[in-house]
This record gives sequence, structure tokens and C-alpha cells, in this order.
Amino acid sequence: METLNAAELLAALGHESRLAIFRLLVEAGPAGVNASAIGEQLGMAPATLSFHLAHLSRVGLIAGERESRFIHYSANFGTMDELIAFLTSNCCQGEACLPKTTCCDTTEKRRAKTGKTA
Amino acid sequence: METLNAAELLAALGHESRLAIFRLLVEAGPAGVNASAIGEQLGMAPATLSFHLAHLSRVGLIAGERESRFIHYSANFGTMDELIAFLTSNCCQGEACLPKTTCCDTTEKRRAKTGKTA
DNA sequence: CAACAAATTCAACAATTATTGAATTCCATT
DNA sequence: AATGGAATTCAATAATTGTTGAATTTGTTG
Repeated sequence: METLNAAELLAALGHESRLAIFRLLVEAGPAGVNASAIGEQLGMAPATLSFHLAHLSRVGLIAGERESRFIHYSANFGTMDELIAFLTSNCCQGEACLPKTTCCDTTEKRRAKTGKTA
Repeated sequence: METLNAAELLAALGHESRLAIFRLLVEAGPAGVNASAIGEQLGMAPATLSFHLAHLSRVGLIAGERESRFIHYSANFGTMDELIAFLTSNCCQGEACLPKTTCCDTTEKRRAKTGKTA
């Protein structure tokens, strides 16, 4: 990932409303949440919500899929993955400096659950 | 970490110049880099650079320490750690969805090097 | 097809953020 | 204490981004 692209993703998440939307979708998982339900939970006006959803979609952090009258939005975990990889890459010329990321702890927990080693 | 605080950090990183500064400092490691050297490497005017350094400092992503006439700036890895932890927490109600973060790969590599298991 | 609900788009305005030349502060050296 | 370099602050301006009511599109249902 290039710096310009990563900056776009970070800027998209760097707004309280958009971050709240994204976190909601991350916690909701692949099933997704429809726009009006998001607006209701976060107390956002429809037009404002659409503006932020469009922004997050444009940069590829979320995606919407129409299902009858509703549009279900869900987080794009792959994009998030790439962003975190970019942020932590080439850290400290290979020296240990990020020893306790919860990201890794979470992976540990997942392994403990599933029994898989990779 | 709260959403508001995380959004501030992400917004700080969500600007191409500031992200470039931060990445430079992450790669430089704890030793840090002085302001004019940063400006030279990234081709930024002094006043512009100061503005962005102040922003990154204010939110706690970097810190500057004076050494004679120079001010050495370095990345605050702890803050970065917390941010990544926030972004990846409560993901998908505990289901696996971020299986291949380089963050974790890097931890693996580090363990392979040091021989430590935690 | 008329009525309604979900969601977006539009347009106008408000608010915030970024850039930069000039002035200033801080420190070391002579 | 004067010179000069590192870095910041200031002030004015430029540019971008966010908000929202009203209008519009899209799809469902009576």
C-alpha cells in the first residue's frame, strides 16, 4: 500500500461519525447493517449518514449491498488488514517496538480457540 | 481507547504529509530524526513541517526532545499500539476475520528471532 | 398506479484545516 | 554581545470538508 492510499483510508476513519459507523460495522460482522438502522443507533440525519457512507465506500473500507428496499453495509476487513500491515511495516528497522498489540493478542486468543497454529 | 480519541489519532495520520512524517519516524526507530532532516527528506517548508509536527505531538503520536539546537522527534509506539488495538477489538463478535495481519506476522518473525514465546 | 418508506443527491451554507512568508525564540559559537 | 542556524509562531489567505432541508430515485405494497 502506498502512503497516499493509506492516508485516504486514515482520513476516512479520522472523523468521529465515520469511525463510529465503521466500528459498528466491524462489530456487526459480515452480516452487515442497513443504513437506517445505523442512523438510528448513532443518531445521524439521513443526509449526513449517506455522505459518510459514501465516503467510506469510495475508499473501500465498507461496501453496501441492496436487499429489497434496504441497503446492507458491511466492513471490508481486507482493506483494514492492509492498512494495519502498512502502519506496522518496516518498524524500527526490524527491532522489537510493538510488543503488545492487541491485534496479536486477539490472534493468540483465536488460535487458542480454534487450535490452529496459522 | 474511546472513539473520539481514536478519531483524533486517525485524523492526524490521515494527511499525506503527516503520514509520511510518521512513517519516517517509525522506520527511524527510537533514535528519532531532527526537524530539518525530516523537512529535507520530505521536501517540506519549515513552517508547514512545524505545523504538522505540532499536530502529531498534540495527539501523542510523536514526541520531540531538544538536543542543543536540534529537536529530535520520534514515534510514540505505545500510542500506535493502542490505536491498532482499538481498531481490531470486538471484531466480528469474536469470529476470525482478520487472519493475516502483518502486525502479527511481524510478531511471529520477532519471536523466531528472539526465541521468546511471549 | 397511488402511496409510502429507504436511501441518495443536490445546493447552499458553516466550519475546519492547510499553506506560507515574515517575524520571533532559542541555543551555540566566535 | 553579536552572528548565524534550528525551529516555532504569527497572521493572512487558500482550500477542503461537514451539515442539513428539500427534492429525487428506487423499490414495495395496498
